[in-house]
Amino acid sequence: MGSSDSIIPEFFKEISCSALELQCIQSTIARLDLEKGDILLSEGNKVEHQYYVSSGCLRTYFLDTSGKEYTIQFAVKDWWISDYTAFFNSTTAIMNIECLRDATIYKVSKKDMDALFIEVSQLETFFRKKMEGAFSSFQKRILEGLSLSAKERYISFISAYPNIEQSVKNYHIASYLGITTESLSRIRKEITQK
Amino acid sequence: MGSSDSIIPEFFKEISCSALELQCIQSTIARLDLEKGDILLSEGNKVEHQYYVSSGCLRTYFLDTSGKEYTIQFAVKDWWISDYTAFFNSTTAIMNIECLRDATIYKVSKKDMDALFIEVSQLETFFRKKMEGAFSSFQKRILEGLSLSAKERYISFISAYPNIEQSVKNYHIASYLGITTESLSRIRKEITQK
DNA sequence: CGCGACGTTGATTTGCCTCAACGATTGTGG
DNA sequence: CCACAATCGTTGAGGCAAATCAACGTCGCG
Repeated sequence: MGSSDSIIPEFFKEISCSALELQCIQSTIARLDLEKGDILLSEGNKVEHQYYVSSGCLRTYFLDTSGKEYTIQFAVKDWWISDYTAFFNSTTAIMNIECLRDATIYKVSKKDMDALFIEVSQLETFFRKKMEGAFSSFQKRILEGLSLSAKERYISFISAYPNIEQSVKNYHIASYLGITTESLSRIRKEITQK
Repeated sequence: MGSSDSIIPEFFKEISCSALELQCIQSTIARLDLEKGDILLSEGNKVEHQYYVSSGCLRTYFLDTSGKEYTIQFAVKDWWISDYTAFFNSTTAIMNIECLRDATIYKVSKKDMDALFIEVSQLETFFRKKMEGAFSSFQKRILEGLSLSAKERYISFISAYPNIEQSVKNYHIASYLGITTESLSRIRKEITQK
């Protein structure tokens, strides 16, 4: 589909730069269309890209030796996703990324990104601010993990991701909250009964 | 003490910039000497600064309505500290910052910082990379909170902060790990008995 | 010394997990 | 389009890790 090279991902609407700069940025970005169930990244692979979600839903999760899953992040429209620990350090992934609902995403390599930051300084500012926002929400999640009960965390979760329950399974949510599917089921029951 | 204006905080050793740029940076930085027990920042205050720790030890903590404390971050030499959610959004603090061991720190305002980023682009890169590192360690902490038992989290903590137990109380550590002082006491006993 | 802050220990409770069985929903091939 | 299987969600019984509540050592400091 020739359409991909004429598309400018929505995230650039926030950056003001020249047509030349835009063209330069655009040449480093590739579109990907994913289907539910696709694995975008697997544990052990080199992590050279991060991904912008234009539509659909994905998640990053960690798989421990006993086979349990822990969801680190959900990504819906306008979020970025990767195994960031590996991405920043250019090492191999310890996380997996899975498509939960058919998605259109854009991938950008770290190498291209670093080069672009030098040429287009607004881009570095843009990503620094994105980073700051993500940092804040991680901090909030740590605090909630320390201070709230499972039920309170669930309530906080559904208000932070209002429509996500249409895209993800309950056991995805449970693995994000750090509880079992059985506990989540009981919490949901308790809430709807009131 | 006139020494403060001739001191260049250690963190600048990593940034290569001209003498003029250095002078420009330096003029925006103020040194503070804190004593154990000092409160650097209180809930409700405007957060206009972040702080570089040159020596000593501080912590950021949240106080809930029932009076319980949750430690979000410890900061020792070469760490940055603030209520970052409030700092990034230029709002009022929900956290408190307390000096746990006599400290020398350097404060930088957000306004000065943003201005400097435009003039000295290496500085923005430097802070973006710092941010990335902090982001990774927050992610690690979230994962550990989801996947590890209290005992395992404690073991991970003391290996990540090897000498911090000299500077902080056990109940600070407990409030960082999300457990009670009693539980921490029992865990410590269990470990030393082996 | 004596007081207050900190840490430890014990008894009991509780929130969530584990294990097991059973509905409900989704997807697939005949 | 239905039949059936697989996946997912719910419910119950029992167990365990960590919390709570209470009491008692211990240390540092005015």
